[in-house]
Amino acid sequence: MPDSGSRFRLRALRRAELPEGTIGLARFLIGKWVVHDVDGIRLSGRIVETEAYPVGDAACHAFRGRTARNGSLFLERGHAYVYFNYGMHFLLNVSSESSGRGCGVLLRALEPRDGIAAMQRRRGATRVQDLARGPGRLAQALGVDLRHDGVDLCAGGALRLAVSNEKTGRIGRSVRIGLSREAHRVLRFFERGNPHVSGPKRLRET
DNA sequence: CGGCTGATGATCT
DNA sequence: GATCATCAGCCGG
Repeated sequence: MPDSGSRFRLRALRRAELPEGTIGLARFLIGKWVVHDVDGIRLSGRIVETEAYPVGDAACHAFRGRTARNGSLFLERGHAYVYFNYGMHFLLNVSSESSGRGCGVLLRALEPRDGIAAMQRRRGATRVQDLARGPGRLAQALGVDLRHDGVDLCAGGALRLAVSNEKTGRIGRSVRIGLSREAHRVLRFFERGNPHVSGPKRLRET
């Protein structure tokens, strides 16, 4: 498996390393990696933007209880919750608390690392800066879809979370993007100054 | 850069 | 029938 990211001493994240609260996990995941080995190619990137959807948040898909769609949010932290949004995009989340508590962290943007040419083929020729800038683009670049809903991201499978020895930049926070409910809550996290972060400029500075 | 619009389909009321 | 954790394209400043 190609592994240009190995120059950063990448290793898989264990579940025990993940903070147990949703908001803490959203912050923790900034600077960590998502890796997807698919069709003999490694696709990966550093997470540079997340949003927390904690228990009791009216914007969280699990707010009204468990349904066929949102079941993965109720898995122990570190599992993928993937859903289909606006009739055309898949969005990748990480379940964030103990089994039975429905909540998660949306992965909103990556700084692409391994498999950039392959990700560009999946997305259509796009500048690297826009390859995984936004949650729909992120899933498309990584080849993530409903087949990955419920996958354990800490189990060493093809799709997984990882950490490198790089330093993470200063972390900013803001309100979340694209919501009508609970729109005022400051639950979005991002690496400040990173050009791969999505959203309007005013939400990339604080 | 910011702002707007249409595309497109699952989910829930 | 309304809503929706989006995106690409287009327009104006």
